Amino acid sequence: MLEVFKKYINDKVSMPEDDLSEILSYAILKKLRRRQFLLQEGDVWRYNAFVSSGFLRKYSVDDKGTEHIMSFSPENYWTGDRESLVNETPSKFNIEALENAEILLFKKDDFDMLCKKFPLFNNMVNNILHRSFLTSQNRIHSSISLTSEEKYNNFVLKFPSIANRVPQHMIASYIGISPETLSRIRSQANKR
Amino acid sequence: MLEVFKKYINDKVSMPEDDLSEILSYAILKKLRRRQFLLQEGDVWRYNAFVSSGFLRKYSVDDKGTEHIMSFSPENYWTGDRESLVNETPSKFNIEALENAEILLFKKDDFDMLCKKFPLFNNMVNNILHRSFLTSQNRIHSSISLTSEEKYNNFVLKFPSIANRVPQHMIASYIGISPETLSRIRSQANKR
DNA sequence: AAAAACTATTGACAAATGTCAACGTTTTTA
DNA sequence: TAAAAACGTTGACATTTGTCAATAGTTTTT
Repeated sequence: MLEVFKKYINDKVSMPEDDLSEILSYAILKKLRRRQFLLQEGDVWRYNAFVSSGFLRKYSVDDKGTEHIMSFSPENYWTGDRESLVNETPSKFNIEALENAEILLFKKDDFDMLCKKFPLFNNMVNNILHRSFLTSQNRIHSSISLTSEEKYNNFVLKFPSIANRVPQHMIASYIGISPETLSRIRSQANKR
Repeated sequence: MLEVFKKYINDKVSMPEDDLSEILSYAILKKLRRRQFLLQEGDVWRYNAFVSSGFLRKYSVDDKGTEHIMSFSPENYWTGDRESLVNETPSKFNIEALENAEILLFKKDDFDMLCKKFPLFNNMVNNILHRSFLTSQNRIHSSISLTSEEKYNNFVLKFPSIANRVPQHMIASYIGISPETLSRIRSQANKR
């Protein structure tokens, strides 16, 4: 829904109503049902995508068929594959709805034009990117410095609402361990 | 040296000579000898730092005294701790010169002012940030989906000049494995 | 030139993690 | 509502990785 996006923007930056309306006029509404895909491996990603409701995940599948989850995207978050977007190369990732979702799509060219036309919007976008970068850095630091148990505890601590929303094996995939190992880590911790 | 920075900017964006000079006028030159620190854990990081010559690493030290390397920064790269910078919180990281280095420091407020005043400069900064984000995402994907051996091969493939410039145990630290394991991975691979 | 520090390797062993299979339960689908 | 799929757990076992210690070669410092 457009209202969700409107509220999202207004929370971040105070922008003239008309500008916001113009931005909204470029949004393409896409509805996804659970297990449908927003992006499939091999396709080129051409949008900026705002999740106005529902829940998505982005993941790759390796030679052995194992899935590796790069991100979860609940409502009020963005998703997509920026590498595919900027290089116009086939994506390594799948983006799939874990719950029925409503997405606002902005074509790359439209989005870039809007960023140029509305500096406030551009600033907001860059701020989001900046925060995403900080989040990435933290995830990297966890991955090279923490034990599996610490990675799990950290995840639950930082993303409690996501931890409650996805099956356990997806948390395992996100932090880079097998589902069995996570199960054992949890049962060990319970005994203490 | 200022010349290096000038060339760096001119390679990325065509900016009026005067603007560039003004930007340069805010640079603080800092020389570091091997093993000196640009930032020490616990201090708040207050700059944007451009490496005009030399070579730095950023790392944390855990409870057991093990170092975990977050990044390497050769000449023509930026370094610092953005999380500490934006939140004004004590840094978890140390930034240390691995080779004698010359750094250009821009105080946070100066740098932000320059970004506001010179849109081209601002764009350049945001582009760099964007690329850093893509790099981070790739590192995350490696860390959750590759074996240790693959992580090492990947590192050498992507950063050959860094791989040749640092001791092996630092590569191990960067990819999140012990130095002994890396040594064994390499000797195994040699047999094949 | 000698001493100290750093680096990479290797062995022995312990600990952590992955793999495969089986099972019962819960959730989803038809 | 019955069948199928998904989920989490557990056991047995193999594999990977970490830890500690010793060693030899190299580089740096004094």
